[in-house]
Amino acid sequence: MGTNPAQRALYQSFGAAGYRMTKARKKILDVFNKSHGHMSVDEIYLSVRDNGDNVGLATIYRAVDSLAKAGILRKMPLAGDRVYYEVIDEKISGHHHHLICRQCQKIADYSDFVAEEIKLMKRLERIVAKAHKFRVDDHQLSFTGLCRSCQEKGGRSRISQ
Amino acid sequence: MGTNPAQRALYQSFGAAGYRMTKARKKILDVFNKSHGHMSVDEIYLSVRDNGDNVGLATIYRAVDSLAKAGILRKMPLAGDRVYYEVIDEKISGHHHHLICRQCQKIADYSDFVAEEIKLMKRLERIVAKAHKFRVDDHQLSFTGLCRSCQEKGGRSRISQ
DNA sequence: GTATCTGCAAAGCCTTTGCAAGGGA
DNA sequence: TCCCTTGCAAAGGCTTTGCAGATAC
Repeated sequence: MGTNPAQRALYQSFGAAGYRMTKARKKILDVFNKSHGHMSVDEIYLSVRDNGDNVGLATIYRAVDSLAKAGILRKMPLAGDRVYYEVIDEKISGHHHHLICRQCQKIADYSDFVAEEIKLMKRLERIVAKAHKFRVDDHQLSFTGLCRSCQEKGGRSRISQ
Repeated sequence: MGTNPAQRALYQSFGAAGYRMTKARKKILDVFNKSHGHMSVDEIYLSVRDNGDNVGLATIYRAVDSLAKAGILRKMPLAGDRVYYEVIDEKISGHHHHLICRQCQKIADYSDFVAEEIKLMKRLERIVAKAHKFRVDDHQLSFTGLCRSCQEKGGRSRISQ
């Protein structure tokens, strides 16, 4: 488990921000690299344990906070009922999208029409910025509905939930 | 404080869903009608108290849940660090948009380019539905950044937070 | 009249904090 | 070495639950 150049660069920039790349933080990043994208604190905790490592829950909370402040992770505000974190990917930074199933609460990422979305979002951002004098950094877009598997199980209407 | 026809229709549909339109629930809706749109449970609680009424906090939690299940309120995801609720307005249903300031955490609603957004969103929805077999009910879009007043106070970069 | 709803208080969870020991740079 | 970070446990804060009395329909 050596460090590759990309990791080393990451660690360095983290250090430059005044943080230390500790064992616990590396383990958290490992878990993200193997994951599907977004994870709750709890999921991170369990996943680290599954890898045979012992990291306190409080440490996870503090670590994701530091990683987020350093621009490595991003806190996804309230996708569903919990806080999730995800790695900020330079290539698609600012363009994260989720499909949230209202039945099973699962969150799927998608990225297959990023280019088109970017174009549309940029347009909306410009309008918003101008109309409201709001300096836009980022946007969050999510679609809620029924995932494939819940549709097959027979999805109910929204009202009767 | 009589009931107008629109309210009566609302109460009736609520009743049809198996719920009772109680004093507490009416008070909550009153508070929403006087508000700017989105409110946290806590804000609702304080606002009801300010009106001179006493409604327990637990009741508010249960009531907003019922109102949401009945399709009158909606739980806003993607809204900073708390849960907010807002009235589902038929006229702009499915098209709610917020500007969230990362400095002061204030949330502003906007609705001045709804038409354009709807068009773009419909397009994305169709693509998502097809590509992922996900049945889209709704979408949430929010922009994060710096509001006008925080920009004037001198906004900091995202990283140093 | 009856099933639903309310208020209060207790219980449950998730998250943060304090502190002494450990460990990056 | 210095001071940032960790683990544990305790504290904090928000949300849910249990229950007896109240109340929509």
